[in-house]
Amino acid sequence: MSDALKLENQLCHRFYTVSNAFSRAYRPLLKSLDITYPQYVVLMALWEQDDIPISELLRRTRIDGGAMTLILRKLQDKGYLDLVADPHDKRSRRVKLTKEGSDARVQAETIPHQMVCNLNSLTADEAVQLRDLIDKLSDCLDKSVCEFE
Amino acid sequence: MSDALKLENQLCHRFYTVSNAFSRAYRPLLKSLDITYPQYVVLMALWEQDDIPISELLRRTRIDGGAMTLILRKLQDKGYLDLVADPHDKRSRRVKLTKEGSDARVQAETIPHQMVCNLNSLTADEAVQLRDLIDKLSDCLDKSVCEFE
DNA sequence: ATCAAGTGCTTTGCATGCAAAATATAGTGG
DNA sequence: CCACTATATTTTGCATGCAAAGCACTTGAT
Repeated sequence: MSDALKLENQLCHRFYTVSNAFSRAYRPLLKSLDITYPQYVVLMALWEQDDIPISELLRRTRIDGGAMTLILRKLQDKGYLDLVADPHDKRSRRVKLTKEGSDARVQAETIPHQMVCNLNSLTADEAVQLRDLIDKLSDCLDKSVCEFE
Repeated sequence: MSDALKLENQLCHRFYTVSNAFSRAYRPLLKSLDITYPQYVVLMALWEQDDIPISELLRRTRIDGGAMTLILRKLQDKGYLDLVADPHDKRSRRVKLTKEGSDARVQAETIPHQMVCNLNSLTADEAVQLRDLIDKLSDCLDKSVCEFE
């Protein structure tokens, strides 16, 4: 049979497994904030720039629109943000962090270090080996630990 | 604020967006087979090796166990496979492709070429640039086209 | 042979991801 | 000012992903 159809040769399956592994690995780190990974992504976007319309949040996070409605509702229920009407456009709503939402950033500052997988942690040499690291990531993430840095 | 919390610097967010983009990109390619990407992954695993226990399929595909139950039920309903009791272990069931399931492979052979993102298509030089390609992937997948090969 | 721990699989409850339809509001040309 | 189109967001229906609980069957130790 053609090798192209083998799972081992498919980049997409690597992304599938690694992405899921990341999500699982983040769970324990986010437990104290009581949020999921997509909710964490929303908060990170807001910590970079607050008081933006939902459309802007969608563009930057690449989260699904339908899912965003639910995610924002939950983050609002948890007290991390507020949704306020835009006076200039009644269709739109702006997303604003609450004090609790802003303060959560301090606690979140430790998360990237724990995950140790942000791009800055890669040297040029390591970037060269990223294809191999993707495979290694699959393993190290399963252990919630990431070897390379 | 710390750069570590910026979305742009997070490898995990890249995997999140690219993995989702892959899934969307596969949808039109899998439409004629009437299957989803995870269902396609199961079929690929079976085309490599047929007549295996569900546990083996879980190990190779890395699909969630709970989800696998539903996926196999749907693939069975579509006529692609059968689930047969293992005579040696009554807890276990073996997964067997039907003729229709085996024949579907012929049609599927064209899919990797259309996606053009399997690992064999990467030269050594391109592998060196994979980190950048991950970013490009995000774009090219949105267009259902992948530039590097 | 028997009880306890382990395995293989399914079920349950919750949180997205996705496409498509529905809503409400803006903007535009006439 | 009106019809038409575009935009912002929500809703709907379906398919996972995940953790944890539940079941049936096995295996290992006594």
